[in-house]
Amino acid sequence: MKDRRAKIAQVALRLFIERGYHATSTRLIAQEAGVSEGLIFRHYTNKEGLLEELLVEGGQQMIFEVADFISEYDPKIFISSLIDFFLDISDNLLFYWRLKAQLEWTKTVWEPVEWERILREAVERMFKSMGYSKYELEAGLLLESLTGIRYGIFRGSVENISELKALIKCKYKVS
Amino acid sequence: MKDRRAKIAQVALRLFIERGYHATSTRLIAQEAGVSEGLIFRHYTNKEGLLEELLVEGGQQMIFEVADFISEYDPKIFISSLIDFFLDISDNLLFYWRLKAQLEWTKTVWEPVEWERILREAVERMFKSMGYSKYELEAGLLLESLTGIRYGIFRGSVENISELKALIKCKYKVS
DNA sequence: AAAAATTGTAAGTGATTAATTACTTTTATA
DNA sequence: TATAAAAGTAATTAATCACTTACAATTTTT
Repeated sequence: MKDRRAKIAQVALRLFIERGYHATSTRLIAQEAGVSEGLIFRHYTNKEGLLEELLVEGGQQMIFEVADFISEYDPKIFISSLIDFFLDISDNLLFYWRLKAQLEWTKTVWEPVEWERILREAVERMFKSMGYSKYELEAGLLLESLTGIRYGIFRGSVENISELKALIKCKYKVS
Repeated sequence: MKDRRAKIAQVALRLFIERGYHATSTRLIAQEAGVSEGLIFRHYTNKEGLLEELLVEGGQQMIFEVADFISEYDPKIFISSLIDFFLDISDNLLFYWRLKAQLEWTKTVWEPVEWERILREAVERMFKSMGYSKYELEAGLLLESLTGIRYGIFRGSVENISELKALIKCKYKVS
């Protein structure tokens, strides 16, 4: 069976999100994946290496998704797509979003990953082209706000997502 | 020495934030606090009890701080104070904010604590008094957005806080 | 089909974990 | 001041941790 490596990664990702990275033992991962604990260390150098690969893999998928709409030249469609991207959370990205959110709080220095840099630059460019003088500030405000709302969705404190999306789009006059 | 209990709590709070709850051992807490490991379990039933007390204590301080400005009846001053409360992070509340943020990601069900409920109701009331038809939605948007920006400040991805604050206040026409 | 490489496991490893024990010292009370 | 309660410690506990070893089964390559 070749897909056992993928199974380990899949189960680990789920458990890291459900219980947290440090609270998830390699023993439990093996049990839930239906493999021996040793196999984890055959495929990954260590537990941290497993985490690292999950982050890299998710990050690459993120670049792919982001590239899909940042080439849009119409500011209205761009901003609208951006809001959809942040608040319509697809199943395949949900786990990456959550894992990343979880790991953010113990880091001493934070460095944006590639998709975050690409996205921020694109949003800044868009606000600039829309004639905003403080386009960097506007981009930061929108991105951090959307992140906050996404966290709210994860948490369960945001109920009416579609209505909220409509409200934001209305404020930015993009729909 | 009576203040050893407080010392344990203080050190634990710092370490939980720096390293995460699960990655912080009671052994390390004792070392850094300069006490024996056993003393932690004299004062607290277990490690989780220590965490719980930190959350309760911080939550009570939060109620105190929130009560300070939600009695404000002028909507402009209220919203302005709210933005300051979320984005001017005082040293004594910083650790509680961060601890709460960190613990939010592994919970299966999220329930707002008292100060969160009090605050949300007050913000909703304020938007209602300002004539907003969708006042609940507006309150949610503002609160989740401010939370997102605060997380950005923790993370280090927000630089010009005062400028950002001014921009938000401008958008809500409160300064 | 033989050889080599990969994938898999069971049974460990020492280190570390949260928590307890048995005991001493300090503080408060009667 | 005698006594009880609280605060403190060093040493230890069983359990769990991430990870390794020695070996077997399977797949790939030649």
